[in-house]
Amino acid sequence: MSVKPRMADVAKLAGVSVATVSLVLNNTGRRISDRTQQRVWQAAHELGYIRDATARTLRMGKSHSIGFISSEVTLTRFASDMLQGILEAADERDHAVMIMETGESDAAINDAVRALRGRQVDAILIGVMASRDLQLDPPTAGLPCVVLNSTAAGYRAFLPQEFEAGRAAVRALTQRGHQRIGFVGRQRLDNLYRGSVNIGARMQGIDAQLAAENLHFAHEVESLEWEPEVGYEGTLEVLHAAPETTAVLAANDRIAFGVYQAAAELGLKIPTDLSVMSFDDEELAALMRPGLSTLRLPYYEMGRLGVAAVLDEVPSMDAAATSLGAESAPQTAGAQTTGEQTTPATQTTAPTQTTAQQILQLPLSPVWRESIASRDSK
Amino acid sequence: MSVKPRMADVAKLAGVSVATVSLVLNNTGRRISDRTQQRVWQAAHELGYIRDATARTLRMGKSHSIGFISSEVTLTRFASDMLQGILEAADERDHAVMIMETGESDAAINDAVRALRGRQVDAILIGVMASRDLQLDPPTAGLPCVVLNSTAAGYRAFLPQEFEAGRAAVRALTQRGHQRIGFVGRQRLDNLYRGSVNIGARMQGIDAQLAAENLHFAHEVESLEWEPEVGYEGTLEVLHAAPETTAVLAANDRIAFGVYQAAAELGLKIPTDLSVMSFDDEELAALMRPGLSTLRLPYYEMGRLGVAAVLDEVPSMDAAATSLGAESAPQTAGAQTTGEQTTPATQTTAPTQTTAQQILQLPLSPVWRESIASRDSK
DNA sequence: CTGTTAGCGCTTTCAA
DNA sequence: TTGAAAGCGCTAACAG
Repeated sequence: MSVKPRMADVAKLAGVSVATVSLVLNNTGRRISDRTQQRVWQAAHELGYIRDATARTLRMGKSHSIGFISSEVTLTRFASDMLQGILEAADERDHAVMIMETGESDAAINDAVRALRGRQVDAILIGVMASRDLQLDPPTAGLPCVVLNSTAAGYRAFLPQEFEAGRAAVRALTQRGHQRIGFVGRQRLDNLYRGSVNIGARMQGIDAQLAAENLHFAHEVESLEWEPEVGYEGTLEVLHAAPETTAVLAANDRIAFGVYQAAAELGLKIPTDLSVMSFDDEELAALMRPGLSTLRLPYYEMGRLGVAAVLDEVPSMDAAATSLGAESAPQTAGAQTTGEQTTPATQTTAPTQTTAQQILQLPLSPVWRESIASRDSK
Repeated sequence: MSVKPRMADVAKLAGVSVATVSLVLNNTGRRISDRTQQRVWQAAHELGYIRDATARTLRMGKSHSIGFISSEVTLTRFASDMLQGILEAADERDHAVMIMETGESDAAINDAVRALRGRQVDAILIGVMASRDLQLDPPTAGLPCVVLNSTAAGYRAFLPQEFEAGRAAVRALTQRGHQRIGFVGRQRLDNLYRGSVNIGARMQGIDAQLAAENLHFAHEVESLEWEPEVGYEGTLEVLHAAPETTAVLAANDRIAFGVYQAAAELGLKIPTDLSVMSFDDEELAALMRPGLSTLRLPYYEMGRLGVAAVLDEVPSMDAAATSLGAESAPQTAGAQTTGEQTTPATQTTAPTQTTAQQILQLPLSPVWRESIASRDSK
């Protein structure tokens, strides 16, 4: 057979009707004699029959596929974890995923949604690298849709719990006795890199914990760009301005990488001479010498949970996620200092459902490597 | 309108037949009066009509979508370049891409192909991270299919031109006067990591160039795993065994990263005390201090060209690619030493179409950073 | 220039 | 337990 076999071909070969073939191949509740079933399967197998999902979709109104709109996430190596989570979770539910890359334009996202609607996906995930509040057309009724790593009015959203992570990072240092801490990568809330809501929350968490402990950074270096260069120069600056500094908090791993480079050049041993704590857990963090302690962003989890959310249609989230109103994090700021020791970022804030919009926050997981040494608190 | 509008709805609103709507919306050659066209577009717009691609596909037998089967490429950060190339090229041709991750099992790839066939993709790209010779079911007639970064009997394939890259890497060092070169990351051809055809070719290229220049490595360190740890330990070993070594060739960037770490610890300045050349151009390479000179793998290009190959159905490849029989690289080994200075890996070997199977090799691009200093050849 | 109509391959009542 | 037939939304002859 050189041409693609259809169900009719299977039916003919098995000596039954197409209806029967359909019934058998779908294991429908309807009872079909075992003998017939055998014949049908046999025939299908013999012909190498593959059911046309397109026709099935047309008829059933469900495609068993979901759309993933990536706003620069495929471009960003360490966020490919999100894609991985999506692919895995979708596969477990027998759904295919159609992927579309849009760049950072909100208009392009709207276009992609339309394109995907036309292709009859059953649900849509919108993953965005540069976290922000998206301006999107209102969601289509009947098409489950969630935003990952950003928010959008009218859309359900998953975000990393950056505020808690900020607190945890500071705690990681202070709990080990560090009092003179430098900070590299400060961003002002009124001038965030690409207006990142995540970075804003991270900064607020850091400040909240500092305030809770009645501390100030020994010196801090402001920067919008978060690259190794900044970490390198920043460390030199910190150590110059506050020589008694025992630890540096890096705003992300790439900065921390620069911190290491500066330390090496100054002949400072990490962690004994200088301890380092960071955010993200890029692949890089594990490669450094010594390994970098950092807080892992839940990209993989956002991917997995996003799929679960749109396909299982759970109205509220399970264990891993804790739902919070968009504005509530800063408000709960000074409230709690119940820092348990080993897994700072894993603790969950009590659900404070204030906003109509449903925003679900996932914790960053602490990854302890060897970049932090304990100090006697003076 | 809460329900999804169909073409019939548009037709009714515009006061014409569905055939007319179809004709208009597809800009078919058939002339339709401007007035009617206006009305149709107007109606479609008013209803927010989106054509059902599923029905269209069923009718036309073309889905305008392609499948991408990823054997661990989405898992590998720096190979996401491949996905990027695919997405871009597909988008330019108005094709959607359906992605499926399989892990490293060939059987899973076969399954994915079947799944994708069922979903009526017009073509399939199989991208594999761990380059090898895949054991796949023969390709389906009428379904263009190419393998990226590996080979498979009966399939067209794109591979990085590792043999030439190996030669270029050695040349990068020798042309700058280095004679005492250490090599970290040697693999034996009879025991390649995951049987990688790419790594094998890389090794052969390195040896070929060495032979052509009548050189031997001052010392070489064997290792199947290519991680920073190996680079670190390996460098210590090289410098111990051959203290007069002026340069290290790293089998990949991760090893080179370890080389840097060892150099830092030994107080050796790169590149003046020790020069380093490497392969891959992972993101890491640009972050190091000083930047690492390396050869960029053409993942992005493989993605783009793969799409072009399956959608444009070009029988032989354009400019960027040069076609070679599978086994021919090693044979042309000693032949040419015409190393032009600035872009060693860009040169192309003359097409030597020997095998029935069409294999297209793409050059690695040299990325010159500051990790290499010139030496007076003694 | 525009409308009628016959399917694309499948699922699913409804009858037998 | 099985088959006949309608129809999912669209395109493309073929008429008019």
